[in-house]
Amino acid sequence: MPELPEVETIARGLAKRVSGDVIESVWLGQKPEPLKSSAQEIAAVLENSRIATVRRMGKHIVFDLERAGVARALLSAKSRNPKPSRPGSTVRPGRASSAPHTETDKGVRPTQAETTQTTAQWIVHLGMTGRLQVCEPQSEVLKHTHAILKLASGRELRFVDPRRFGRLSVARAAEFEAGGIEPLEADVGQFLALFRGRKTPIKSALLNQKLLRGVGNIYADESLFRAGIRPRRRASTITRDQLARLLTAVKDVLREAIALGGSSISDYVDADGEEGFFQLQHRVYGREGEPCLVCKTPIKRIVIAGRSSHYCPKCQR
DNA sequence: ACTATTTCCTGGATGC
DNA sequence: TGCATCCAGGAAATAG
Repeated sequence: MPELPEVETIARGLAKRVSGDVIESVWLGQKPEPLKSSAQEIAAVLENSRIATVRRMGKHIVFDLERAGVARALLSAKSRNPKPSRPGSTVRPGRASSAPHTETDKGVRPTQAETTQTTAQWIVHLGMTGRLQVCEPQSEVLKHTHAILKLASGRELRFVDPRRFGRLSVARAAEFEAGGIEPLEADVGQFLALFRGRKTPIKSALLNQKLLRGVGNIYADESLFRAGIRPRRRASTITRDQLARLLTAVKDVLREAIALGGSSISDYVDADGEEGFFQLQHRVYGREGEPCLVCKTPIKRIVIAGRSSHYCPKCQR
């Protein structure tokens, strides 16, 4: 299940392989697709776009796109159809300050698009079982393939997701916002502020992407173990010192996991089809009943907000 | 403004 | 062997 380290690994692998390539055409599956934007919108944005960069934001993979040459089609289509930024898109409208400069739908940067290179973004969330594969056109189309992008290099970029928790969307310009703060970039002050006045269990707070983005179930449990904090502890009752330890633990765990290519649980593999190795470093996750590596006390498993949570009852308070 | 719970979805594991 | 049931998980939607 891809969390920050896995998504980072995948994004780096993709960046290596497809940066600079041009998307020539797009096929999207029928069905109730796992699309957050409409299929037409996605296809329109992707086709004839050049992939400038691939990077990670939280658990999202973001493809930064540039218009490749000709593409006037989209521009004219856009002005013909003044969409009020569809509610289904992942774009968050920032602060809704009704400031003096009230922008009407009409006339906002009208001619700029003619002269400037239009940029857009393709945002992929892998959910639990989503995968992006780069392959030759003749390689077998796996079951549950929901999108196929034909690249100018002759290869294909495919999105496969059996469980369909993954999501695809597009954003105009570079406006995608992933939610909370990046754990690896956070300082202690920002981190403390996240939990101030929150009565929710610290485990739930760590998983809340609007606060901290990228941490999922595995890394939340591992971080809490390293910091010696029980997952059920109310966030607001945890001391500054303990939270500072927690931030350090979160960063350590994520960095170590990235260095090992992520955790391969079930069928996770990176862009090269390689498994990660961080699962071998798990100290509590998936170790219910096994002895704590520090004190030998059996690891407990409880359910918090519907998520299984693993901890050592002696080492974590 | 928060917090807790339910829902989505399918493959793999388990149990009879 | 085959069938039913349960479980995993992130995040959006819903309910409190």
